[in-house]
Amino acid sequence: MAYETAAAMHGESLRKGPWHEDEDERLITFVKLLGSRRWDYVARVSGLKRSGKSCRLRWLNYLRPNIKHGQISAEEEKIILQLHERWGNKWSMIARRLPGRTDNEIKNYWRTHLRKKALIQEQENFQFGGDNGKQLFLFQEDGSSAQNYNGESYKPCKDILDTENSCYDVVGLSDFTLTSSPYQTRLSDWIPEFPSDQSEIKSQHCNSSDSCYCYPAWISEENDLWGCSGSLWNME
DNA sequence: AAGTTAGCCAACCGCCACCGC
DNA sequence: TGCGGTGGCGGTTGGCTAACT
Repeated sequence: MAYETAAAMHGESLRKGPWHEDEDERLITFVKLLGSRRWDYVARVSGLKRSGKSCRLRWLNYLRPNIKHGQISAEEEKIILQLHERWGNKWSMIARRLPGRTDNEIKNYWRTHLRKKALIQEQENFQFGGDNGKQLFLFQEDGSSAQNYNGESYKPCKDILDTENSCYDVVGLSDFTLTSSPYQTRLSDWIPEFPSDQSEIKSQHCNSSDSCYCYPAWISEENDLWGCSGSLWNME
């Protein structure tokens, strides 16, 4: 295996299994020192008897700054369902849309919580011959043009998945902004510039087909917050 | 109280793509 | 152009714990 590092080459077997606190500390120290790119080098230099691959995984899934541990919020769940419906098991792509969440976490959450839900949803869609499930999760709260969802009035927003570069609000950015979730899913928790005040949000480009692109006041529509080129949530 | 089952999640494995030589 | 090294990704596993019988 290419990941056999210095430890293995010197006849020492690589450590596997759960990481100890001192290993974590050491890894953090060396990643700060050497960066989070050359994992094989980090593994070798740090003296950790771990593969570079293992170090990378531990860093990305647990030690990286701004990692969000704790329960997936309802808002996040909606996004996961919607994105999975479109992209399938592209966990890393989905994770890029969820600040602080890792692909591993989302994958695990999907398997344990959402797979059944998605199946049921799929069956319902099939049963009723509609594609309602697709839009259910992506509504922008708005007094006009009411559409019922869980007893509340919503106006449909443009599907985020029309393109990779679609408006960020269509995955429920307003939910992020206004949520009272205890799990820090508000964008304002992650982006200092992002207004926590609802009034800062403005909605633009509502067209005849009921599609709305929504922007906060502080960002121009040219700034593609949800765009895939580059990662907004790059924690490095 | 003890044994069994189910749920959850961290970590491993294998494959693939990319890059430099 | 081929090859080896490395990083990234998705699938899978194994251990821990809570719930249930």
